[in-house]
Amino acid sequence: MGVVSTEPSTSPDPHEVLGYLLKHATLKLTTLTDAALEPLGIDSKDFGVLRVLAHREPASQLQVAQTLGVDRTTMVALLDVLERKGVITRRPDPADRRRNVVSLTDQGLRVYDAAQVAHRQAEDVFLAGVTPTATIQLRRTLRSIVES
Amino acid sequence: MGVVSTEPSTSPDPHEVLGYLLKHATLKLTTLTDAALEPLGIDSKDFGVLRVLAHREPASQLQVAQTLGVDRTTMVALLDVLERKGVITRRPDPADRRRNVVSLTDQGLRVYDAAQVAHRQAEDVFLAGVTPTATIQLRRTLRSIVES
DNA sequence: TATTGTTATACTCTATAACTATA
DNA sequence: TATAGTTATAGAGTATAACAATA
Repeated sequence: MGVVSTEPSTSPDPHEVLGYLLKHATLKLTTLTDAALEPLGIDSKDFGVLRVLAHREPASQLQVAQTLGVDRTTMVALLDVLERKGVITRRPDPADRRRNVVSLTDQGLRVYDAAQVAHRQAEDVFLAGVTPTATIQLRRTLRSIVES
Repeated sequence: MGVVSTEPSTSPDPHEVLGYLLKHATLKLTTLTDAALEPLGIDSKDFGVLRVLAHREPASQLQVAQTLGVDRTTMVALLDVLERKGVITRRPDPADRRRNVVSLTDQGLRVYDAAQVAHRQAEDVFLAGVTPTATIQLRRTLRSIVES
């Protein structure tokens, strides 16, 4: 069981591999976004919830969870925190009392507006070295990958 | 300088946000790659280690960890598994006996060659709906983001 | 004293299973 | 029976701190 002296005939630079690039790009954006949102008392995951609620009609917990691609049990703890902070409310759906209707409070809407600004700034920093054209292309490519 | 709108906010579709797209693209590629590598008895993280070892001269555990961006304590368990499987060896560096020199075995090189094929196929599936031009552009953009 | 590898530990994140209340 | 929310628990994954060997 000898040890080979490596002859990197066709080995790609580890930093060129898509998996590496995607992982570290995600990490970088999350770090930037969390830092930008921190003064508002929320993080990027909380912002995801707020975004869904601001974009949709008031939705059930399950609908929010499915939109974000997280488990419904994960959603519980996420909403617990946001409810305690006063940015969302939960009330039973009169039409189906098994469901909770989740809504933004007035304060939640203000937090969301401020968070949108902070988030956009974080994205701007993230994309500082990327041309507007390449940015549009990046979004388009990722969207076609995720949606396929 | 950002201005907070007091108007009803124009909320972007949650699925258009870069953070969402990057997270789910990463998840999709990892799932595809893990499935493709599974018959070889390794996963995408193991493949990352093999890739570093095949690309570089034999390296210390710390160097491998830093190249991959993981903690040195994480590297220990990763290498334990790969050593038990016979694809890498650890031996003390004669020049500095605090270090372990990590190398691919002959079997490890064969596993790596097969893994490269499997990995490329997984990437091909991942990029099935993306043109070659957009693929090159995607890599270029991500690289400039990660390296900045 | 500092560094490398190691171990033990804790902490985060998320998923699974079981429970409740409603349908 | 099935579904939405909840709770408890367990499993990855990773990071922090302390230790042994070596520099």
